[in-house]
Amino acid sequence: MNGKDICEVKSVNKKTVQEVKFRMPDDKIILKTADCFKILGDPTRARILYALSQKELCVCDLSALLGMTQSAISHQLRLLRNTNIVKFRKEGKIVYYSLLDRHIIKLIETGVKHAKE
Amino acid sequence: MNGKDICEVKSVNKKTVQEVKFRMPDDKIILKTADCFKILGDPTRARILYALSQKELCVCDLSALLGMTQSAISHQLRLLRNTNIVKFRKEGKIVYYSLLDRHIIKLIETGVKHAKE
DNA sequence: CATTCATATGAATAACTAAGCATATATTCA
DNA sequence: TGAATATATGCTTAGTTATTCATATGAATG
Repeated sequence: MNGKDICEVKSVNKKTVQEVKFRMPDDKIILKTADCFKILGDPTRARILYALSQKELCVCDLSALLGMTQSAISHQLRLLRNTNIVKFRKEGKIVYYSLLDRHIIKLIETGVKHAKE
Repeated sequence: MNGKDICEVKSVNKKTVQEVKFRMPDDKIILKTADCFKILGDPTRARILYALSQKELCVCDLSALLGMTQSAISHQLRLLRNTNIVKFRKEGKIVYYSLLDRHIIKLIETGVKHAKE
């Protein structure tokens, strides 16, 4: 355990590092946040979410809208379901998706606004 | 060109699709937005940015703070530089990094707030 | 009940990416 | 000038991931 340990901590300014460390959010929170951003960090998912922010849509609507295969859309929708971002509603054989988490759209809109500048 | 084309467009509700399509932001904007989120979607980068939002820091400070190798940090900093998110300032052999784009922090803070709920 | 249609899903693949290692560059200091 | 220190970077690799293809499921319809 002793001797050459993982952390030789050669920081230039230990005091500053301590201060910043103290103010950093819990690592779990950062992980969770990063996971959330990761979801938004894919063009397909971003487009799906933006579309769903306008109206609830079924898989083949999304497929037509984005010009992508039904399979590709379905796979991404599963991801979005598993991360509690979208919900769905069945009507016969058609499955309508909509946003479960509206916070996400707030984030996307903020991001879009930023990207437009 | 004719016959079985890429887009068989079997949408359930063409009118809805058209409407939503009309309201969708330009694809370039969405791509740009997604790229931005992708940057935030990595725990290391998210932590770096959060740290830099508190104070400007040099590479070895960040390295000590996050308990990661200098190389790992440097690689991520290059990414952040290339995407115009951080800037740097040299002081002798030490390189201090700070946020170039404060918008990003707004996004992260929003994300963290959301993750905390 | 067989077929058709909408969707889901498993497996395979190709592309991407974070981190590690080794090394290069650049600056200070003796 | 030579050693030491701080940082950058090219190459490699292991891990991840978006998409495709083929197929499964499940509901409607004739």
